[in-house]
Amino acid sequence: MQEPLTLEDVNHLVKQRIEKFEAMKDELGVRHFPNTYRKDTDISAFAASYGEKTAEDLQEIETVHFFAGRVMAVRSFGKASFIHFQDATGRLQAFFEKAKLGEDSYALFRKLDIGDIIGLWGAPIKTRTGELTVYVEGFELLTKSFRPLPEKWHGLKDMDIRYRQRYVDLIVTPEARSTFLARTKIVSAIRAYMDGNGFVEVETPMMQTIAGGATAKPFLTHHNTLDMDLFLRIAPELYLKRLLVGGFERVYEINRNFRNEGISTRHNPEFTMIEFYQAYADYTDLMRYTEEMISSVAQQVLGTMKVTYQGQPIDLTPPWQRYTLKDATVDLGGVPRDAMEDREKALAFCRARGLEPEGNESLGELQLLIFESTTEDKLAGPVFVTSYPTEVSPLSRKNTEDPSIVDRFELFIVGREIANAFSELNDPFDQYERFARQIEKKEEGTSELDEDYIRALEYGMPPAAGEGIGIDRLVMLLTDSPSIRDVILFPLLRKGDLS
RNA sequence: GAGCCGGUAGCUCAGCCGGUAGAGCAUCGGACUUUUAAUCCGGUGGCCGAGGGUUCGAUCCCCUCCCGGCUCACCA
Repeated sequence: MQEPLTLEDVNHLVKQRIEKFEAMKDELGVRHFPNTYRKDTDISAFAASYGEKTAEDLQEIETVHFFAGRVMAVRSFGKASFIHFQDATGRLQAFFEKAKLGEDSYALFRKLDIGDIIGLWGAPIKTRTGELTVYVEGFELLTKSFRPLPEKWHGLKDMDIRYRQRYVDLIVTPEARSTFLARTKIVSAIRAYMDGNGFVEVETPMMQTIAGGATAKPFLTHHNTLDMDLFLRIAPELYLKRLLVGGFERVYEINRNFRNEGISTRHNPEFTMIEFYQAYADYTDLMRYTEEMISSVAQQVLGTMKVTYQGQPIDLTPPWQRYTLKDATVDLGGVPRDAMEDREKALAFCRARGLEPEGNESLGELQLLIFESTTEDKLAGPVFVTSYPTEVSPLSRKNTEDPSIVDRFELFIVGREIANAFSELNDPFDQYERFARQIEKKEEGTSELDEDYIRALEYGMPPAAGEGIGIDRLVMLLTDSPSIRDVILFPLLRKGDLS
């Protein structure tokens, strides 16, 4: 914990502001952290109303608007001053004039600091340079800011501070604000799209006794009263499919998953996925659905289906390319076809490439290994990769013609997996065997066999397809953000030192 | 978990072969009634990430640790 601010605070800039605030209260009768102030105009609305008007037009407008916001820049000339202040909707210039405000009020204004939150009111004018401005008739200090903001020109570059003190980042980095607003819009648009297609949003347990539905190490926690260990979920999948058994035909959940794995520019321990399940649909239906949804979300939020990610142009206009895993690996990854068809040759290929297989892998596992190491990053996409090996897809329905593969696809864009979907395995006996095999192989993250899920399947789950889309990664793509930490407001970091 | 890079004033950054700390912005004082990174003059401000070592002397060299970034591994 940090010490509360005191006059002894080592930072002289903070000390100065505290003293200034005390003086304002004592000498200038400033209210102490007032609660009530009624603003009636957002900056964006003000700009929309008057932005196009000429200086002459505005001279005739005497309507007084009440604003509130944070002081971001001050340019002072003795008896008159300009500031910029910002609210949630934008940034606006205000003109403070001694002749207009009077001696006392102007003296108070001169004591304001960058970062202070003020209420101010006045009528619109345009300055000589044509900038829409409030001609201030009065103002009030609403909240004193005791800590100095980063400088106006270079802004905040230190990633550590940007992530740890996101509030500062949001104040001074317009791109951060717009990225997080875009994230909100993207999630809203997805939700609207799902709702519009008859999907029902549900919430399933975050705390689970068996962490199933994916292969990843879970976080462990404990309930005291029940004296029971619990896992934070790694996926909602098995619960959502229980709902299909229960009679919901289209369900989705947008929420957090927790995976106790490494951290990188593409991985945060808690991340957001949408998972959705549709009865009486198969994975090919979901390919069409996915390309329609993502492209229309892009159109809605960005106004275009053509985006650029880190300099790389991507066209999200459907339909998207489709490739089997084997063909993609051969055609795009440049892997000889027999290395994808013969286990011994696959093993030899892996060893030759330094992939260090353990030697007991099945052909399917080797195929995935080869695909991931040679081909994934070449999938600029958007491209659907289908026909995954059965061994690496424990929850997917086997293909009817070829049981060595499953009816599954993953969506890749700029070499990254954005979505994973498949026709659901609803044969309880097959499912039991595949679970048992996973347990047998002691796959990491497989805690124990979820017998209740098998029991649910025994009641009968309708034929269905389901999909998970990584929201954070989708937002990265659509906001051109290089790191997942740029699209998560408060990414997980080590406990930092406040100094 | 491994490798590489980084941490110097509130912020953004310099700091040479080891000689005891600098700039811009912010801040404080002064001038200034239409500025746009306002301008001009003068100041304040530093546990040089932490600890240890080498040295007459360490921001600088060595070791350990902490925090961050990137790449890789695990994963999505």
